[in-house]
Amino acid sequence: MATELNQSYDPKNVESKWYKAWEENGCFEGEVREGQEPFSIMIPPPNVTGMLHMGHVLDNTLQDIFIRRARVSGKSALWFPGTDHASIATQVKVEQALRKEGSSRREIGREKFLERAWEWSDDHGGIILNQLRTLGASCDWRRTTFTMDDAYQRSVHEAFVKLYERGYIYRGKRLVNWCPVSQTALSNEEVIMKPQKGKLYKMRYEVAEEPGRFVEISTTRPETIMGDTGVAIHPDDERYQDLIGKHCWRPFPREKIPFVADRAVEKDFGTGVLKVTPAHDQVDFDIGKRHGLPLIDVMNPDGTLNELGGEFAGMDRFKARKAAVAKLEELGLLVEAEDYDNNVGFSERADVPIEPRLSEQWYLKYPKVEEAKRAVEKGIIRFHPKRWEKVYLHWLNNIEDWCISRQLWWGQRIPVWYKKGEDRTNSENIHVSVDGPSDPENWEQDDDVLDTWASSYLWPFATFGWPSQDEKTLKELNYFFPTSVLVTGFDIIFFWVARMIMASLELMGEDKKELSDEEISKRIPFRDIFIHGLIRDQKGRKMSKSLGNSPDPLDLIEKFGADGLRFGIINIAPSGSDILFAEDRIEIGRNFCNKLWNACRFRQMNGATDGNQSLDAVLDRFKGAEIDGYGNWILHRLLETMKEVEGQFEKFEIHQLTHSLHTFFWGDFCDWYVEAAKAMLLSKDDPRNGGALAVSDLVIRQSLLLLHPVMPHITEELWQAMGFCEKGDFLQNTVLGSSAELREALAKRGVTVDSKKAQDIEQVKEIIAKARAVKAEYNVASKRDVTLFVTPGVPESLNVLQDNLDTIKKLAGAAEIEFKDTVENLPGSVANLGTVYLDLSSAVDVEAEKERLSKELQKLEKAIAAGSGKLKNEKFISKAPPQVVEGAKKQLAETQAKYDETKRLLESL
RNA sequence: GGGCGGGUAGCUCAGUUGGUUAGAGCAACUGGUUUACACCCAGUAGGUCGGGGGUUCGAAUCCCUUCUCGCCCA
Repeated sequence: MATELNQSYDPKNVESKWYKAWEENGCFEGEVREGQEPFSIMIPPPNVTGMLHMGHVLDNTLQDIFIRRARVSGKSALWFPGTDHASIATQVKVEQALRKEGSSRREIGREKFLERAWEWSDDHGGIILNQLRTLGASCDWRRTTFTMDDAYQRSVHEAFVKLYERGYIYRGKRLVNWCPVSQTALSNEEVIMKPQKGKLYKMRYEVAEEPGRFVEISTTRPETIMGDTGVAIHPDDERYQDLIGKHCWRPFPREKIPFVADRAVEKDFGTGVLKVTPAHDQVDFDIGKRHGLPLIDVMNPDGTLNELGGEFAGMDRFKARKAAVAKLEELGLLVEAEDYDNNVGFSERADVPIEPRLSEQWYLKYPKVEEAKRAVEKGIIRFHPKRWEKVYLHWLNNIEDWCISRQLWWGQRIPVWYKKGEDRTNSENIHVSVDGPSDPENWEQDDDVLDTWASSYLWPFATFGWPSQDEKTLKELNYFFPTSVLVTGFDIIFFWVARMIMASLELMGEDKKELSDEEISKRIPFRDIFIHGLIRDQKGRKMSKSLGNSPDPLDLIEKFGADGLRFGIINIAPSGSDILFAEDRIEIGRNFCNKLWNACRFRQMNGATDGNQSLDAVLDRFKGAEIDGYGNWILHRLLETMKEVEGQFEKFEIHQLTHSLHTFFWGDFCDWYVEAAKAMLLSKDDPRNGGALAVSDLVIRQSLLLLHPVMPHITEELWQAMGFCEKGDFLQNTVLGSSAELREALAKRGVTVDSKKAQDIEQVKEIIAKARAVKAEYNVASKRDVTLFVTPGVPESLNVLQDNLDTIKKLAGAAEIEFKDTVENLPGSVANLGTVYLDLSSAVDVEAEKERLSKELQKLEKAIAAGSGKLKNEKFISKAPPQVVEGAKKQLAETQAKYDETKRLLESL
């Protein structure tokens, strides 16, 4: 019989064909549709110049699953796409390009530099968005937003001005995390602590008041000696009590510096004496402040020593360290240098040790911290898995002000102007506004830009055009906001998630000091947060370009198809922990696509697929049709599976989704139902033929709807090929409906899905499996000419066996099945419905058979011991719920019967 | 140092409120091509659920303790 489908599935053309059709027909366009429930997701904007990696594949497949599931649930779905400008990362790349040309940003100036940055982002921007298209991401591309778009920048500036006016943003002079490579301040979150193998130097400083007496001081940073302005000891440290109030000689430049007593000193660390360099260390800074020690900054912004570094001026800080050690040695002041492991803060982007540096920066005192905690504590916002809320709350409980200014050019420039030539600390000389002062010639704008996260934290609402009051913005915010779910990795809970929540609570509504729970629930940016793990290689290492352990997703798509990759990656993604990636684990996705394809192909071979155009059309074919036991069973399994999937979406247990669908479609439908139905499908005259076709079509139809969110392309192709919709229509326009609704709809057509009868089929499956196993033991698999003998178990089992005789024959591979009262001297296997024997007139390997049965007997003995032990226990009988006791009794009886039968079998040999 | 999460078959992981003889995929092994699919089918083997203690009629599941690995924060 002719089919329209090829022998195996080839994703290439299918995927691009449907993606194009979807886009052209506006399938992804999210609109306000009155009467329809809204569903919205904001994409975590990838870096505009970034390339798709495995993390994106996971993150965006998940989002697409939620969005497409919403569509087949009849909701108005909007997936809002975009990119962020990745201030530091992009600027670093542009500067590299300039360096290659022998130029630099300082040389060409701000304006020219920004032109170059725009060129760069235009050239590279959008690559990743096109890659997302290849993956099948159904974003509303019309709405693509870039954080550097004029409108978005305006939103960022508005937010800055509002927060400034409300007193949350201020300028402060303190030690910041300075990146000498990017030459900018960083927030605490951008500093990564790394264990480093270094040296702890022990050196001697002479006590000024007592020439010839030395104290030993431990330090890891001798290159900052020139910035020492004191030496600290713990006030309770008995060893050094007499030194308090005295001085010692700093070796170079030689100068007297005081001993101070401070509780910040760790007595047990090193010698218990700490050199204090207030301009280059946070702890020292605090000590210096408490004791009025002067600040001596010995470094340049690029990490070289400045003129205060004396003879080390111009040297890089690490060279200077070596030089300082050499100098100490020369002076005879170095006692020893021991190996030492310590934690050093590294710049997240440039991957060099950060330098604590005194500078003046803009800070944000986070707004609505209490409300942000309450939102999660009270379940107004829910983390999935729930445990991530602890991480979130812990961070909020230890929150510190956020340094939001960056000494970069690529980004939103801080909307602050200073009166030329005037004192900047005087607030009268500062102007903060979106549009700038009316007499710009008298002012100069702040040079710095904002941290990228200080713009992307407005993403959930700035994308809609906030704070614009135009009708479209208001209408859409009213409909789609708060968004439904945020999908992201746990690594940016601090960077992004928490900050978005606080920004939304502060800005999505009028200025208010405190918010009620009800107000919180209206202002939150999203209701659910779905946290997934990071993708690692098989050894558990992070994927990175330098390690070369990160496959290109586009290669994988080439190999397995986008649908295959999607299914595969979801299938191996556990709930919120890391994912060890290996390419062969993706194969399951490709294989499953092929299975799906062939099941449909097989269905086409069995007859025309007209009569499939709607659910009603398919269901109407059930009226008066004969549905056999297997039909009832697979419908039961379909309803169960639909229910499982409903629960998985409700509870965000997406890691179980592919498993449920795979088990049902492959393990139940293809392996059992289709095989059993082959006999009914073979003959048009079989009275069960129409019923079997109807069951097949219904199962395939619902499966495609269930699978569509995970594998959109192949399901669309098959949906059309199987005639489940009119030409020109799309799968996503069909509402899947619930398990309960389908049960109801079937009942209306006279088909009552009976779970008791489905149990009979489970028993039939068991005896078939036993028969197959016995055959396999005797290497006679798949030959259909064997004869099986069956001694039925309980009387009623004969009915079940007889009702399913031809499927048992077919699936067990038997030409003949004879029912007998007793069978002697043949290999057999005990099932609940009866004992099945293989008719082997000769060549029974008695010893092998005895061994196999003895093993089986041991298993059963164990089960009986457990079961009867339980039932003999008075307390179990009295305390366990009656249905559990009943179940145990029934179970024991069954096991006992199997045991007796197996024993008899063994003895008969 | 504080916090979080793992430790279940050779590997990667499920196991929902405690309740049948603890499951799946991959890998291994045996045997197969019958109306779809070798990206396939059938079967086999493999686990004292990290260790110890406790609660309970009953624990992979709850509690305590301990070992171990990973991550986050300081």
